[in-house]
Amino acid sequence: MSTGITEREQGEAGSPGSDRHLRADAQRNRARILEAATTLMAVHGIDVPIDEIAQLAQVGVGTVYRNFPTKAALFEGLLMARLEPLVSAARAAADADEPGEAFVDFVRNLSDEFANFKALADAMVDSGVDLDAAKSQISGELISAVSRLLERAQECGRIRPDVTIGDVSAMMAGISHTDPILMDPSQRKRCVALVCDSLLIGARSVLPRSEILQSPAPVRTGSRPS
Amino acid sequence: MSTGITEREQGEAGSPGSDRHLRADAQRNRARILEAATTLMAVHGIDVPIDEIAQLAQVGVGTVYRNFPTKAALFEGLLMARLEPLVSAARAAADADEPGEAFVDFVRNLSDEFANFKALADAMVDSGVDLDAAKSQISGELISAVSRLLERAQECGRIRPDVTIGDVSAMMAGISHTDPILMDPSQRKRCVALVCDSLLIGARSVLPRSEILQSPAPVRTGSRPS
DNA sequence: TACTATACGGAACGATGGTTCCGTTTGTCA
DNA sequence: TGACAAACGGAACCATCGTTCCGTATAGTA
Repeated sequence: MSTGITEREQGEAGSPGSDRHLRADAQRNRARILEAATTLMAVHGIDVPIDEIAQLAQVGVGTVYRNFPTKAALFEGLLMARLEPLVSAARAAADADEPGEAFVDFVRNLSDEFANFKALADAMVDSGVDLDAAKSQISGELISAVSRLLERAQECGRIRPDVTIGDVSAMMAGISHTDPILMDPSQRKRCVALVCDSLLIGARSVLPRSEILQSPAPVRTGSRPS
Repeated sequence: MSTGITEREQGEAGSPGSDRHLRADAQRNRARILEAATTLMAVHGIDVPIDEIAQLAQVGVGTVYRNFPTKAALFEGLLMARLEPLVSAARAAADADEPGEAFVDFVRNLSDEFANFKALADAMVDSGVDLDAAKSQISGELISAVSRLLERAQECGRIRPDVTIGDVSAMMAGISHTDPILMDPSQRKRCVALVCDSLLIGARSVLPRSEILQSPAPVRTGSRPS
């Protein structure tokens, strides 16, 4: 469901003459805003009020909007910065000697990234922000890099041939976007291991027995302490 | 992240003298509200404005609130009605002759239910409503029924012994709550099949080959037509 | 130190959505 | 049919949140 965020021209605040001189205090503030936004969006995803970001950065809302024309622009900036290393990693993995292992490792890292930066997971579902061309491009790059990785892993016989990139995307999105209380870190690792088991040919349990056999995580049944 | 919904006393509107006489028009309206809410929450989950429910029911908002003290109460009423048959189904499955097959069937049905009634899937993640004791009780019943089903299926050697109810809950929540565009019906079925493969001992591909081998679903890369 | 372009803060605005309130309508019963 | 409790509708209220605006403060420069 769409929130009230409207789309507009994107990109870093106007940027007239891209290397225009920023006053020292302005540079400091911009850095603080980015830091605060990273901290908060990592935990709360896109659902973080601009006011809170401004407060943590010890800055007024106006200053945030002077640096980023909309909340979506700020969100996207952080998102792309997080996405780029993943694309590189996927490309490197596709060129690895053992694409099967590289694939499993990549999936694990991807899951960790999603968990460590919730906004990334939010971006994979309808989070209410209209993500624009830039985002969709880099995200397309990630998909195609992972596709190649998947193909190579399938070619060398480590991954089921009937598995598609759609399967991988959907399952990663699912695992990554689940309530972090139902899906605590160890639970998430178990699920990633199970998913990998379902994709791999042959060997079951990519996780060590000690971890896959650990005592079950407490099960949340719905209500939560407010 | 919590929306503006506050918690209060729950249960159907005051209900002073639980079988109190309802005027004919009131009964009609209540039925229409439930029908409208079911229709809308099935598609949009909890993120449906009360005004829209009232409008579809051809009733004023006041009438909605006379029947259900809060939006959460209305949500819960519908949720519980959906959950009860699932609990029964899980219990029946646990007593089936072949718990392994019964388990897989149950998981498939559960996934369908989640997909057909989005509010159910919303309930499995932090949807912003404080779900109270009643909800948490019935949901606990579901968990324990599925636990027994899982145990039986494990006892008869069809399901991996190291799989826990936490794994099953988390994976179902993940699959069910993913963006319905990334996770369209056929994609969802594929994922359920993969998950089942990862849980089962022996046989791979609980889906017929024709279905698991169908052409890959189009991959969504992020942005969406507004 | 004085001047000014740049940047700042945060009050105010507008949209959304849950909830309440109260004047009006209507089903029910005598 | 008349009277009244029950129920109705929807305007209004309040809180949240994205965004804008403008009077004020200050970094940089002469």
